Amino acid sequence: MATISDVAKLAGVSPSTVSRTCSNHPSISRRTKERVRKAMTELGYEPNFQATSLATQNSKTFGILLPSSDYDVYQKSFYLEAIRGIGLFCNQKQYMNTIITGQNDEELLQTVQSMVKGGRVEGFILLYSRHDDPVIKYLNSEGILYVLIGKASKDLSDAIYVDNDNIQASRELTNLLISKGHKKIGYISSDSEYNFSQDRKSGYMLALTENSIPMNSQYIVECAGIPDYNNGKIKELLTLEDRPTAIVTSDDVLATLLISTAYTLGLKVPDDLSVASFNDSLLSHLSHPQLTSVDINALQLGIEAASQIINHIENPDLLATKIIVPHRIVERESCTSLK
Amino acid sequence: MATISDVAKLAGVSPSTVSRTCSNHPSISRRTKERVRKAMTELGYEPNFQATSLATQNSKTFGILLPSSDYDVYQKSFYLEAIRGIGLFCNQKQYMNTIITGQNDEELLQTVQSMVKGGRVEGFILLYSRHDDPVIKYLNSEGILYVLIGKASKDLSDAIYVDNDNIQASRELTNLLISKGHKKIGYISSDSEYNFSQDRKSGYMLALTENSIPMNSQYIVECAGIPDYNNGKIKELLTLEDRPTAIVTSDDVLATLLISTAYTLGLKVPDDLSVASFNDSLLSHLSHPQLTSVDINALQLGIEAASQIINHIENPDLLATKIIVPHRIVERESCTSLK
DNA sequence: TCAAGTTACGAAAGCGGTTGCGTGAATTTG
DNA sequence: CAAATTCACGCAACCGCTTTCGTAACTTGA
Repeated sequence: MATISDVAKLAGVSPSTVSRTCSNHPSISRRTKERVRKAMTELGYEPNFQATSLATQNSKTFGILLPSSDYDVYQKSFYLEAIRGIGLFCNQKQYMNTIITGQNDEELLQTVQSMVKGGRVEGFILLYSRHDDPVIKYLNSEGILYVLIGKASKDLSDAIYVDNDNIQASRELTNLLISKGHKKIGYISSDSEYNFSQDRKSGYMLALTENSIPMNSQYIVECAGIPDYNNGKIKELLTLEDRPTAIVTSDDVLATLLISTAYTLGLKVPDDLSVASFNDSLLSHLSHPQLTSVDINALQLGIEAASQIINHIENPDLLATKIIVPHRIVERESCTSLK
Repeated sequence: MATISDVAKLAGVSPSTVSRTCSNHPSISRRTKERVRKAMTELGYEPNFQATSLATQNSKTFGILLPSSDYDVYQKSFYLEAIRGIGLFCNQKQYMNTIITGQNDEELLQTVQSMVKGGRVEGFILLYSRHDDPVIKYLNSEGILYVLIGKASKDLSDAIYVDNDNIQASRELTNLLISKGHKKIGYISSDSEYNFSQDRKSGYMLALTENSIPMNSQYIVECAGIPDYNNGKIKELLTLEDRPTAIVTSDDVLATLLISTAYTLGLKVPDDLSVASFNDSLLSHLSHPQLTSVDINALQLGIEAASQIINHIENPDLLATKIIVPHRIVERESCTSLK
């Protein structure tokens, strides 16, 4: 592998000049720069990453925190898309990233601490945000840079995050159902520990209120843990005396589950029940009927997160920004007008 | 952040001694080591990663190649699990990894080349293996270390890879159906460009042959691209005069699709049609009925791949090994005995 | 024409580690 | 007990790049 002095020798200049040519320093003459550049391409020179990092005290690297264990298995495709987005942006900006995960919170925290102390990373992107997370607590206490994908909880109001406007999205989705004549609308969510789940519920409630539709607490169901089509709560909801004619779910997985359950009970979707959901994952295409779902642009969330963290690495005193990535309702077959 | 000389000063020794203590060099006395270790923990010292990399000429980093664009969207959960496994092992071994992806092959290759020349990585894990891949071609021509997840194609017989024994798995799965009395068994696969898809087909055929069941070419269907439950080929298969009573599919996505299609045609699973599939993804739990599927241990595939590459980074003249990760058939509701 | 000011570049000191070599002290050997 | 080893550690060069500072050479103005 060619080094800077190889290039320098070939071009008949000093290493400093080569270095300055790379960063396009003004005090190198046009003609010299050209000579140096020619030598660089001739040797296929690329600056050594470690050496540069060491000299500039910037590792140009950040960690990507994947939730410990499979604490929410059914967000996988979301995670992968986000990771892909992060990778895309990184590669483009010549930054490095590294996946960090662990069997449990303890292990995760250990790794994070070691990475920070070893100067391996400049910051972190967290693919999740949770109440009372030990890692976040540590990062805050040490003043280490991080950006969240998904809104920070209230206690982290000054964190950098990128997210969708989940309240608005859910409101629009619910309004879509209302516009189709539905009034008895239910809401099914996964763990409400997640902020997005909370927000989507808020949006749902907001839409009802705006349209003067009274809230029915029996219509709101929360399914914790890994779902299963034998889920009792969903069955209860569907066998209610005055069951809903439409349901908003917090993600495609639940929607799929809901549809299965409905079939089991002899209800047809969308004829007897309209279903609207979030994430626009592969499931939206696969389920039968295909789901009306909100595309949350996971790839873009990843790209923006990477962009933010790189920005903040290079400009440490930038203010904490909040980025909202647009969503898009994709109408398919699972919602129909009330007859 | 504490440096090696801070530690040296505090312990009253030279930096060399601290360094040797870290690597547990024999020529440092027990007592001195203890003094140094005490100083290290006192200062919370962790060796600077860049400096170490530069000095040892080992970046302890490798790239993870994600297929360009979403060229097979419906393997997402597999990819994420594998990535998680890689991350897990890396963190444990104090290695770094970096996600590499791109909009197209060209871009991907560019990034790979730049990483190699900049000494950013020591090698790569490829999350896919494909015929005639430009990246693999480059890696081979330059003699750069890489390990494949998924079997190498024949032309790469000396590559390092980790994979399942897909032939055997498919054979077992098919035999399961045969043992339940089925003789008219079909096979549906995604793109046969993938090696795993080929192997699963081979296993299926092998099982038939072994049981002297004649092959029926009408029973073998290949669905390229992103599937959709309106898929004509699947419908054709199911409306055949002498339609199969059981079908093996190359993944859960296709199985789900198959079930939807079957319902559309008035066929009940498993009563009228048994379905067996691969990957044991979330879909296996979500579909109705739940799928009998082969768990391919994606996490373990990732762990082994990471283990292999780290091994080869540290022992460059190790021979190319092939690791087979065990599979496990998970029986659920989608397969039943032929009445 | 000469002092002052630019311009264009090189020398060298880091960045934070690792490691070959040298050496005084402690230990063993004859 | 002197000589020969062995032990335990420090010195300093090096990994490849960045950047401050210094300085020739060249330009400018009076």
